[in-house]
Amino acid sequence: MRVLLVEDDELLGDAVRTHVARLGNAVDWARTSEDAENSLAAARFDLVLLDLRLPDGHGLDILKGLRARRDATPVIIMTAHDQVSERIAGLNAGADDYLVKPVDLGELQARIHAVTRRYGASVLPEVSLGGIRVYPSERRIVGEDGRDIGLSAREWALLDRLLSRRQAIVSKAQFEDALYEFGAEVESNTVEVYVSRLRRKLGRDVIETVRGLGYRISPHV
Amino acid sequence: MRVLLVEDDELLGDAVRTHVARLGNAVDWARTSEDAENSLAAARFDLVLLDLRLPDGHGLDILKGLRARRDATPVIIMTAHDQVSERIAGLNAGADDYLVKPVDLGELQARIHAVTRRYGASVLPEVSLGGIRVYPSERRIVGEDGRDIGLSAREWALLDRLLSRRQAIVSKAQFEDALYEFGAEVESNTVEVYVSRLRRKLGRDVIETVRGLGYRISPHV
DNA sequence: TTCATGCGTTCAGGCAGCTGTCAGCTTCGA
DNA sequence: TCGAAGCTGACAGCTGCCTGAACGCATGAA
Repeated sequence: MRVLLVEDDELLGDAVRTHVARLGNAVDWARTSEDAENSLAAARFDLVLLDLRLPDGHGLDILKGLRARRDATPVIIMTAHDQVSERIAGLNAGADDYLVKPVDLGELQARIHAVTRRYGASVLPEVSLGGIRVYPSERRIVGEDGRDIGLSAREWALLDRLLSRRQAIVSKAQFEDALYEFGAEVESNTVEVYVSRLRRKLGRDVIETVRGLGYRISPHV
Repeated sequence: MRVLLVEDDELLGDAVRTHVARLGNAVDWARTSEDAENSLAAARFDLVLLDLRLPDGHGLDILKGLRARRDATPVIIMTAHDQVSERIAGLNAGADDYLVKPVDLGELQARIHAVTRRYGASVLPEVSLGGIRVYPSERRIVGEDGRDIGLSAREWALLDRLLSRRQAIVSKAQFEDALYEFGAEVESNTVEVYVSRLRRKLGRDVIETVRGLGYRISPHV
C-alpha cells in the first residue's frame, strides 16, 4: 500500500513514517503543502495522513482539492488535542477519520486498518440497491436511467455507514456519531431527515426502519 | 456464554444482570474497577458490558488494559446520553459497540446479539420454527415464502425469551419480568395477547400452551 | 460587493403502527 | 357440566417516525 504522509514536524513525521513503513507500506513524506500537491499530482495513493497545520498553507486545502477533483483517496487528518473545530472542519471537508496529537502509534495503526478496510470493502465490486448502482470509491451513484444522482456529504456519510455492514442495524445515536464524530449531542431529528432524503434519491425501499432501534439496508434490494 | 457486567449503579446493574441472565448467560457482576480487573484476570469472558463511570477509576482503563494485552473479548460500553466524548474515546480504545443510558433492554439484547454474532459465539443461533426461519441477531424472521415478517419490540422480547431455552416452560410472570423492567406489574392479560399475536405471525402451532404453567416452543416444530 | 445556489439543520403537523385493556368467546380438566 | 384458564377481535391512546417547509450559512459566480 502506498501512503502519503503530510507532516512538517520532523520528529513526529519520522516516527509515523517508520511505523507505517514497518506495517509493510511504501511511505512518501511531504513536508509542505507544495510537496504534497506535487506528490498527489504525480501518483495515486491508497491513504493520506494529513497534518492540518503546515508552514506554507493549510492542510485542509489539500483535502478540499482532492475531494473537488472527485478523488476519494482515504484521508486521516492529524490535529492537536484542542483543535476541535479543525477536526470538524476536516471531517466536513471529507476526511475519513482523525487522530489527535500526540499521535499514539497503536491508535494510528487501528485507524489505518479501519479506514482502509472500509475503503477496501467499498472499493470492491460496486453495490446495487434496487436499480441504483453505488460506486463508493468514486463517491458516485447512478440511477436506473444511467444518470448520476448527486449525494451531499452527510448523505454519503449515512449511506457509507449503512453499507459498511449491510445486515446490521445502525442506531440514530451511531449515525450522529458518524456524522459529527465530536461535539454537542444534537437534539433533533436530523438523522430522520437525511434518511428521508436518501430514500427519495435511492428509492423508498432501500432503507428499512427498525422501530426503536434504527435503520438498515433492506435485504431485499 | 459468560458475561462480565461492570456497573456500580445497583438498580441498573440488577436490571441488566437479570435480563442478560434470562437470555441464558452466566453473568459476573463487578461493581468497581478493581473487581473487574480481578474477574478479568481470573477468567475468560465472552462479552464485557462496561460502564465507563466507576467510583474507583475510569472504566476506559479496563478496556485499554484488555486491548493492551491483545485481548479481543467483545466489549459494549454504557454511557450517559450526553457523554459523547466518552463514547468516542471508548470506541477508539477498542469497544465494539455502545449503549446509551438509560439502557433500553431491547436494544441491549439486539446489541449483544450483533456483537457476539460478529465473534461467532451467538447468544441465540438462527433457528427454524416450522417453515419460519428466525435470525435473532439480525432481528429478522423470514416466512415460508421468503418474505420478511415484521415483529414489534414486545413480540421480539417474547420470542427471544422462548427461544433462549427451547425446551423450557416460560411462565406469564417471567414474561412480564422480561417485558417490563423491574416488576412493573401489568394488570391484564398482555402476555396472552402477545402470544396470540405471535401465533398469528409464526403459525398456530409454534407456541404451545402448558395450561396453568406457561408457554414453550413446541417440540414438534 | 451582491446575488444565487446548495447544504445542513430545525420545526411542526400528520400518521402508521405499537401497546395495553377489555369483553366476549372457546377450550380444558375435574 | 361447570368453573377456570386461555384466546382473540376491537379500540383508544400514544410513540416514534416521516416529511414539507423554512432559515441561516458557506460558497462561488457575476
